[in-house]
Amino acid sequence: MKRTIENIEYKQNSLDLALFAKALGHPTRIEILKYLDNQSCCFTGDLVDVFPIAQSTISQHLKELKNAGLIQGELKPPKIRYCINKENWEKARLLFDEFLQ
Amino acid sequence: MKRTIENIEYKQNSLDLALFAKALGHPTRIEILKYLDNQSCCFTGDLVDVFPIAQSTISQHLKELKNAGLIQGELKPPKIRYCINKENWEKARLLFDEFLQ
DNA sequence: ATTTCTAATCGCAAATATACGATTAGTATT
DNA sequence: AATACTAATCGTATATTTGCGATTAGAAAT
Repeated sequence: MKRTIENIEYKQNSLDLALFAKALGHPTRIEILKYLDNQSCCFTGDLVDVFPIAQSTISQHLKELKNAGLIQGELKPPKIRYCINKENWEKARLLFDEFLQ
Repeated sequence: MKRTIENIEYKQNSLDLALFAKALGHPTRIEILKYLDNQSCCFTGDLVDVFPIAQSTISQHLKELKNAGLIQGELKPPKIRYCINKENWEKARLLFDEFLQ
């Protein structure tokens, strides 16, 4: 049998943990989350003011954090307010905590 | 002034955390670390037996984990014994713990 | 309906990551 | 010196990520 990645079956915990870790694997996203945590919530525009990065790039990072479930967006027209997703944050905390002992 | 990534200055903690997180951002590497932790140490060959992945690919993952400082290799000719780098592991634990509260 | 504003998405280019097989390097042992 | 064994590295192909500017979408307010 050919030795190929297609045969791997990962444990669900490993997949979840890797997904969270991947989302945390960029310094900009770490600092976005730190900022978010400090302010409890914020708008995309706030981040554009704080970070010397293009608006589209920030939007992309937010999308990744959202996809990983670490943040959530709430419509506050004409803006969107982003907050930390506490439920998944807690899930991540538990996973990392258990993994790192 | 042009809004470009070159102007970003990251906090050292964010860089460290992102580096660890990036290394953890792949399920194979998570499971390698889990295995390593269970056995306390292991050889590359053990992993090749356990995971249905090419030897070169495993070696690559080990290299990344080593670069991130999460593991360390010890010459045990003709093999190399890999162990978790407890010092950096602890550092990562503290960083994640503080970050995730 | 039109305007205004914010944030997402598109399109592109460049850099990284992931996987593989093949080869090389390094270290005993013979 | 030659052999045997393990693990790293090379070379390559493909996929994903990261960044940007430009455009589009969505929701209020006029």
